[in-house]
Amino acid sequence: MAGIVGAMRRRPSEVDPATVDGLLEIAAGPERDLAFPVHRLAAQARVRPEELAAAIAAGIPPTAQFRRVGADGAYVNFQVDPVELVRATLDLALGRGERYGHFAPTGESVCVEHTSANPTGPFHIGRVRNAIIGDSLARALRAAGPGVTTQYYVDDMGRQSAMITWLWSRPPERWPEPVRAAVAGQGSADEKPDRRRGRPYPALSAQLKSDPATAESVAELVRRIEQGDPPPEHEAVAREVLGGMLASLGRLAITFDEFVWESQFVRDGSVARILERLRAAPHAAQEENGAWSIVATQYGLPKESDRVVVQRKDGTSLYVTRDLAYHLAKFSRFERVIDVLGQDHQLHARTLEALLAELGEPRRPTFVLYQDLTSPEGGRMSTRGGSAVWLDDLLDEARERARREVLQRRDDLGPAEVEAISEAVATGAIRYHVVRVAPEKPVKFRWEEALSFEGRSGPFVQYAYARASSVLRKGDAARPPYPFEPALLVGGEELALARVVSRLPRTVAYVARSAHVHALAGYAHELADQFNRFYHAVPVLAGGEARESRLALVAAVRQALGNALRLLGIAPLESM
RNA sequence: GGGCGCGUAGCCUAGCCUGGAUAGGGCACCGGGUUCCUAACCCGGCGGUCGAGGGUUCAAAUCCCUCCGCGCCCGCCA
Repeated sequence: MAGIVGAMRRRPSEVDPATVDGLLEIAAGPERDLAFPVHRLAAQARVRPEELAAAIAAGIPPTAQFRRVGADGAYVNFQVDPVELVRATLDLALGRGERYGHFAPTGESVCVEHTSANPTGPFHIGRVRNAIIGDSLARALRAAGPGVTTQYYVDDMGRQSAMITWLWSRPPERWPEPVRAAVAGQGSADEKPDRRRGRPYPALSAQLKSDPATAESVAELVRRIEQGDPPPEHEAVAREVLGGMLASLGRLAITFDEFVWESQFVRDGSVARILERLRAAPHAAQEENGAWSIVATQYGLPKESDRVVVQRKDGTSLYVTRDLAYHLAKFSRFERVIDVLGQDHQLHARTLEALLAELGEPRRPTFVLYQDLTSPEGGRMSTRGGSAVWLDDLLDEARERARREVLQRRDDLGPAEVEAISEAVATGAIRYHVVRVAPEKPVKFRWEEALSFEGRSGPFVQYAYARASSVLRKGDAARPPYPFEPALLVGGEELALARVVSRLPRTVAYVARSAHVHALAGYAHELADQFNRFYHAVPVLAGGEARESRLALVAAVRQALGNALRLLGIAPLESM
């Protein structure tokens, strides 16, 4: 690369080297690895682009690294020596093994907050996008070098958590009749706690609209909780429900390093200290009734939202104030803070930024905003509207469909193997389906699409991995360190495959930089796709003198596929 | 009304940050492929005013402006 830039710099000597660097592009194509469009230089030099391209190409001799340098229309194309490309790629992929595509630790500390769903019932798929994007991003960041800590922010301060506590701090006989009726005869003794505890929640939510007495009772409980005097059931029930939700997420291989309870910032006095600082802040203003707010127009907030109330008239804190305390705590421990948020929190994110500025904190979180899943009819996936789909139910349905697929093509597996493969295929399909789309794109949830096992899907990638594994198993002499002769691997399908393998590190770096985790899903599909083409076109085990070298290529592909799948939180399968 | 996001074939989607060579994939549909390493696969075909209009540029899906459509948000809720 450096040699090329040097050569380009020498050619039209009056050209600014930075211009050359900026124009040189990585161009995928069978005959080119780097391309240089000469249009701009041609315009400056007032010559025809084709002539200039030919002149430049003629002036650059092939080197050891770049076998071919040629003019193609208005482009100068460079092709990396295929033998060198194959040698370097396989050396790296096989040598680094599970660390292929991973970078050395940078020492940077990053906090990724994601999911943070309120523990008021089972985890529903309206929130699953947050969890999958957040978990995949954390994995990619870790691979790129920073030290990553994932955090789940647990809301135990608001009305929603108070409602669950209200229900379970009294016997069901004392629930309003409609709430009791709504759950009567449902559930079983052995069901998950999130489902059991969460069942009356929608009914209570509806009841509060028409039942002032119950509403006041819940409001009273909210005040008790805010004053630091919650009933004993408060934390216990929240933990129970949260445990059930985490079990669901665990099926998707989603776990968290730390759980941060919102109430801790009230208890430890940090909210009080921050309120003190806010009241003394440059744009603080006290309302007539005693509440405090910050006038935040100069921070670019929409005019209607420029007065950010940070303290109620009764002196208590608000969600945004506690979140501010949380973020200041994060910044005291981590150099970078990333929040995965639904885009309905966009204004909240801007408000948080304004308050951080108001308190003189120079750093800002990086917000990864995603569009919430919508129901097929077009509305939001909501618990109350009855359009909610529990994550467990989605995963169970996916597993059943996967099981049918497995049984249809395999009769040599025991029940445990069928079960394991079905679960891995099901969760792989769901994770891939969610992560493959750019977060900002709106997505309608459709069962048939979410459960697809073909084409651009998780199982497609898993299948390619299983095939590669199978070939390696059958090439019984094949085992590390996989000796190979790169000159035997420069056929069209083989070279194309090596090229894709070589792109994994670049892709990981891009994902960590841009937070575009869907690029990793795209990469995994491309690699599986190219492997399938190779697989059909090129015999490996019957490869004659190329057999050992091809096995090495397959081993490198398997490594890259496996690493990419693990970064996506999808289980690589030796067999399926 | 204001703010943010999205708009690419019947459906879904990549590319947009950092403008360049015939806009990549997938589903569906049509036609092929299994005495051979797993057919959850492969090969071929069909299908595109990149929402509309204007601007910048040698060059626009990509940058700028206007408009249209869809979603979300605009609480002393979280």
